Amino acid sequence: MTYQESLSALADPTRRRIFEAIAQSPQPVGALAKTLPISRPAVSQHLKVLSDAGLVLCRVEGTRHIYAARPDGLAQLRAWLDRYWDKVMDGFAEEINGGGGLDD
Amino acid sequence: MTYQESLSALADPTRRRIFEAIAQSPQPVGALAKTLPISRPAVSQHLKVLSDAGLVLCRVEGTRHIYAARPDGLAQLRAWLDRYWDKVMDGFAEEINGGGGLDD
DNA sequence: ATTCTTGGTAAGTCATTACTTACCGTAATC
DNA sequence: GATTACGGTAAGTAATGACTTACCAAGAAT
Repeated sequence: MTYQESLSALADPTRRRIFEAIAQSPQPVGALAKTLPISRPAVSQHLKVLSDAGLVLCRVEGTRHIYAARPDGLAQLRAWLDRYWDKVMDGFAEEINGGGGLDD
Repeated sequence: MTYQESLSALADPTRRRIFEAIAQSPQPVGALAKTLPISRPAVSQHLKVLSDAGLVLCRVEGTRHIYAARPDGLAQLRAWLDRYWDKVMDGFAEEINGGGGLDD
């Protein structure tokens, strides 16, 4: 549920594909696996990672586990990146107008 | 130089620390290593990853290699995340007002 | 010119991780 | 109730990656 989990979860290309796929339309695990070059258990494991990161949630319909993207998760990652951006730009600005100095 | 490289580069906590540090003020490799719990070669290797991702650049002053953050790199990552966000939200919106169905 | 500082690269190790197959439980179907 | 569809978990493997020490090249300093 932290931005770090979201970050490393989405760092994997396969997980990005999965997340994108279920973001476009929620799907059960098997259907998802058919569209991917990996086995169903592999998809299950990726979904667990995405779920632990809070990027995804699951509703159970009978034996079908239908996964859907959870916008909050992505929102948190965006929020982190924005704060990070600000911090970095602050440092960068300091560097430009005098670095350690502040004198001018 | 792609967003994927930036993403996986910043997925590593140590690399985030390094990036943040040199964003606050550009530093030579050795000075950077002193503030971190890892060896200087390890720092060098992290810097190479950050550099390949376009997040960092280096100016040479004698034997000193002074690394600085490159805002463009982060900007590209932010831009990607924003587009990604839009895409995901599109899918999410579709899902809400009818999804695959459209019937109701 | 030699010595010292600085930092990149090579090679090897250990942990992590992305995948596989095999297995098990549970809900639907006949 | 037996069978089939669905999916999570266990266990093992192969690749990746973060680190180490050892080494080498190049500029500074004495």
